[in-house]
Parts: sequence; structure tokens; C-alpha cells
Amino acid sequence: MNRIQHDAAQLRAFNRFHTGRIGVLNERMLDSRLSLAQVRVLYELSARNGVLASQLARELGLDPGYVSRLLAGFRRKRWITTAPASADKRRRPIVLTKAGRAAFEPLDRRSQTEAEAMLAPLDSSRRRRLGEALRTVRELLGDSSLAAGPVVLRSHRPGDIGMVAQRHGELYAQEYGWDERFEALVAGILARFIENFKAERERCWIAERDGQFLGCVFVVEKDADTAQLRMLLVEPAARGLGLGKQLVAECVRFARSKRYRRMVLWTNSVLDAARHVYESFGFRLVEQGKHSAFGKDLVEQTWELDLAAN
Amino acid sequence: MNRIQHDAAQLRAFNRFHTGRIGVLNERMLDSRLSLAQVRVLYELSARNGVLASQLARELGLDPGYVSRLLAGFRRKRWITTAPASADKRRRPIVLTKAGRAAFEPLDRRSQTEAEAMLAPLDSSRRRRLGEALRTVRELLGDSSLAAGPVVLRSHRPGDIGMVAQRHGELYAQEYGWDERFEALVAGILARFIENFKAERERCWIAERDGQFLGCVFVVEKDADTAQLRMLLVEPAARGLGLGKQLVAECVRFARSKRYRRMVLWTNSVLDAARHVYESFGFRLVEQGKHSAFGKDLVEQTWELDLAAN
DNA sequence: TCCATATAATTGCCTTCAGCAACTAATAGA
DNA sequence: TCTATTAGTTGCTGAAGGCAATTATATGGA
Repeated sequence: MNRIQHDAAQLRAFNRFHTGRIGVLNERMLDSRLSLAQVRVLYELSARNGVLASQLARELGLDPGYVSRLLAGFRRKRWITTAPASADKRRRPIVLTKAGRAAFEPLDRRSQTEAEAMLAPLDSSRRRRLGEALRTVRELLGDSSLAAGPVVLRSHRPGDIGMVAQRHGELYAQEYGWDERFEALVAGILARFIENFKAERERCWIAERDGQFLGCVFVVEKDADTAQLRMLLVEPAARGLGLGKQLVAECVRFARSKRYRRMVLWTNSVLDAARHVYESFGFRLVEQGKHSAFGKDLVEQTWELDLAAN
Repeated sequence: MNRIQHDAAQLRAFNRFHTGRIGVLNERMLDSRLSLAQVRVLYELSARNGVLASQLARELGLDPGYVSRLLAGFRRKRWITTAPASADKRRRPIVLTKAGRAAFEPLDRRSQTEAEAMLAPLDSSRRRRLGEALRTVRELLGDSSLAAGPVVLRSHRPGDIGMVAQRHGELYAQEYGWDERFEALVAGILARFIENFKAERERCWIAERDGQFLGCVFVVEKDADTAQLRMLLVEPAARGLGLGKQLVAECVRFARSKRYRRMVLWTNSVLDAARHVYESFGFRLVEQGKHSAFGKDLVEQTWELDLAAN
């Protein structure tokens, strides 16, 4: 069994577990008179005012005729009414009545209570771990309704040094085939960064979203007048957000505020995306040369930005 | 909304997502003539020879009468037979016939293919992340059938250096309140380990289970006669498995095989569990002294093991 | 030893579920 | 203006599946 087959088998095992664990709870919904389909429709109605029957059918994967009948049933109980028609007279947006809300509310509360009961045996750190895992699954299986949190920049704390080294190591291995010596180089730089850390002259930014590492950048003192930008990294998952620019902008702003006169950085010709970011800030290529490292033949470059200008 | 209510809401959101995403796929099982219940029963039958109808009903949450009818249907198609009765004549263990297996096999393969298709858009690191998340969810929601894989020891590869540093940093921060300078120390040691790596004299072991980091240990050359054991770490989740002993045993065996005459290690008085492991291998405390590091006052110790003995 | 009680499996009865196709009404496109 | 498409409804129907009664066997006391 190869890797993807194994992963798929895991996914199936999870699905069986989940239908067993959750599905059964739902089947005859919490000893109300309502079927699972009815509850799902009610939930949608309560969450989104004015949905169309056709939307419900499509999104919940139900037969349109069946949905029509379910809705007819709700209408008979006066749980829903048809909203004043829009321009298109075929459409009849559905809204829950007060009675409908009242009928749904205890179900909703009950289901909430069940979920809480499931979490009760877990301590808060486990709950957080569970929450992250659930979010990860949804994200990776492409839940479009999953609202992403904001990107936050923060300074470093324990665990970050290793994380930054690890992501450098894995990413550059994946994308450029560099071997573990690159990761070691980064680890060494990071180690020195912490050991000689000058809070007034140096800084790092870790970008996260929902606790997930998205990228980082470091500014270290090269000499009294020169700041060095190091270890700019943007996760593939975060590309296209302008995160690289944002991180470099922080560095430049910081360096200016600390009265550095110039900023330099070392990079590599294969890193196209990064180069474009540097260029956009006015960095100029001042030196380059071939070298061999990390199991590859590379062209290293030194870029410089005059901070005194403009 | 307090914390647990929020978490419960997340769980419910996940359940809705999952039933939408997976449930629907299953409903009318892959355009075969079989219902979801039939497929679930078939799956159980194929996985466990000789189950009882009552077990199926209980474990899948189905009505016994319904199960009986499903099985009668299968029996009519000659997909199952009743195994020779056990001592208890009420019980009729069910076994799949060859025809039953043949009927299930394409379904199973199809479902496997569907799962693979779902994973196809994910690269391998995302797949690993997904697999971990799925496993976490099952573990935390108490899936008793979750069998843990074997613990495997392997050598290092890109990403490990950072991971090892990160776990040192986070764990020691959590458990002993050491600050990020400890992580930096570890990162520096790791960087030098890779940069000066002598494949014939040095080695590291990373312990994993199901792709999850469980612990590590390193052996580096101190001088021609002396091996140094460094960075022994066992994750809290893996404690009690004897992993610490196993890792140290690998180190000692390796050092012996490379003709080192002694093995030394540096540790700290607060690390009780590790000390016991060292003692059990015959390490003797040869030196200790107070020092301040990582924001704490500590007692560092040097231990030594004579490899020439016995 | 015998009886009350429990477990395993089956069957009859019945309601609800839910797929399919035909149908109406309104709209959009050519 | 004609045609195709979309939104929603309705009739028909087989299957799903809950509940209770029934049979056969086991088991644990008195």
C-alpha cells in the first residue's frame, strides 16, 4: 500500500468513526418528531433568511421534490412563510416565522448541549488541540465556508526558533532540493540571533493565522549603521496575500526607526518571488557570485537598500 | 459565548461540514443498488469474520429487525452463510462467502478511489497534516478502535533539525520555564552536528509513530575515545513506553560498535526521568555544579559511562 | 431440578422516506 | 417570438426502518 492509499484508508476509517459517533446521534433527531433531513433544512433556514427551496436541495444534496414536501410540511405548521417575492417571480424566498424559530430553538440548544457533553471530558488544552484539528480537516478538505482568521504578526517565543528552522529546511528541500545543511545553517543563525539578541537593534516577526505558521522575517544588526534582513519565508499556503511585502515593510520601518543607514540582505538567484519583493522596496543588487552549498550549485546575491534616501 | 460553547459550536460546524461532504457521497452508495446501511454491514462483515447479527445492530446503531432483514437479503444472494454454530446455539456467526467478497470488493475499491480523489489535490505535507488531524480528532473523541502504529526509529532528514529544536524549546519552556535561550542552544548544537557531521562516528535517532514525533537522541564525537550523548528527548505523549531506554540503548550500542571507550553526557538535576535512565545503563555522575541559564538557577551534571567495562 | 429472566434472531405490520418523472409558471437567450 | 432553462409542485412507488410479538436457547438462582 503506497502513501496515498494509506492516507485514503485513514480518511475512510475516520469517516466510519465519524458516522458512527455523530451520525447515530442525529438519525432520529434527539427524540423530536423530526427527521435528520428536516433538522438540516431547519438549520439552514434559521441560519440564512430568505433561501430558496432549490438552494436547499442543491446544498444539502436532497431531492427537490422531497424538499418541496418538507417545506410544505413546515408551512402547514406555520413554521415558515414565503417572503415578498423578488423581481423574479419564480423564486419564493423562505423565512422562518416566530413559531418556526421557537420550534427550532430547543432542538438547536439540545444539539449544542450534546456537543458540549462530548467535549466535557476534555481539558482545555485538549479542546484547543481538537479545535485546531477540526479546523485543519475542514481547511484541507476544502470547506469554502471556513472563514479564515486575520493574519497576525508577533515576536518570537519558545518553539519558534525550531519552527523557523524546520520550515526553512522542509520547504527548501521540497522546492529546490537543498539538503539538511541549509536547515543547519538557518538553525545556527537563529541560535546566534537569540544568544546575542539586542532588543533595541534587532527584531523578528512571525506571521500566523489561526495559530498556523505562515511566514517570518528577521532583522539583525550587522554594524552600527547596517541592518541585515534575514530568513524571509512565506509558506506556500500564504502566497498571494502580499505577506512577503508586509514582512519586508516591517523590517524597513523598524530599521528606519532605529536609525540604521542601510539594510543589506543575502539571497539566492533561484528565489524569484523574494527578489521581486526586494526590488519593489528599492533594494539594489550589489554583488553576486557562484558558490556550491546544500548539495547544489547556486548563485548567491547581496542586495542593499539605502535607508537614508527619500 | 464562553470557551466550551464556542468549541462545541466548532464541533457542530465540523459535523455539518462532514455530513455534507462525506455523507452525501455515501447516501446511495456509489450508484450500486445498495443502501448506506447495507454497505456499512458489508464492510463490517468483510472486516470481521464471524460477527453476530446482534453485534452489527449494536455497533452500527441499527434496529435488530432491520439488520436481520438486511442479512436475509444477503443470504438470498448467497453473499453470506452461517458459520458452524459455536457452543451457544442461539448465536449464528456470519461469514462472507466468496461471492460476498466479490460483491463487496468493487464497492470497497470504489470508495477507496473516492477517498484518494479527495486527497489528490493535496501535496504530501498537507496530506500528512490532514492525517495527523484526523487521528487527533479520533483520539480526542475517544475512538477506542484507534490502533497506534509501531514506534519507528530513523535517522535525520530535512525538517528534523528544526523539529528537534522546536520540541526542546516548547517542552522545556512548558515543564521547567526555561526561556528561548535553551532552544537557541539546542539549535546551535544541532547546526554544528550537521555542519561537522561524521557519518562514521556520529548518529541520531528520531522516534516516530504514525508520522508523529515522539523523541530523539544524538551521539556526537567528543574526542577519538569519547562519545557524547546529547539531546535526549521523549515527548510527554510517549512516556511510559520505555522509549528513553530504547534510545539510550541505541546510543550505547552504536558507541560500542564504533570502538569508543567511554560515553559522556551533560544533563541537569531537574531532569529526573532521564537521570534514572542513565543510571540504569551504568552511567556515573562525575561532576556537578550550579549555573544560571535560560532564566533559571540550575544544577548541571556530567555523567560518564565506561564502554570498555563488561 | 425447575422456573424466571435474558439474549439471539426472526417476522408481521405499518409509517415515513425519498427517488423519479411529469407538470406548471416564470424567465432568459437567440 | 420561440425555445431552453430554472423554480417549484405533485403523483406514484419501492425501499427504509421502527416497534412489538414470537421462537429458540442460555443462565442464574431457589
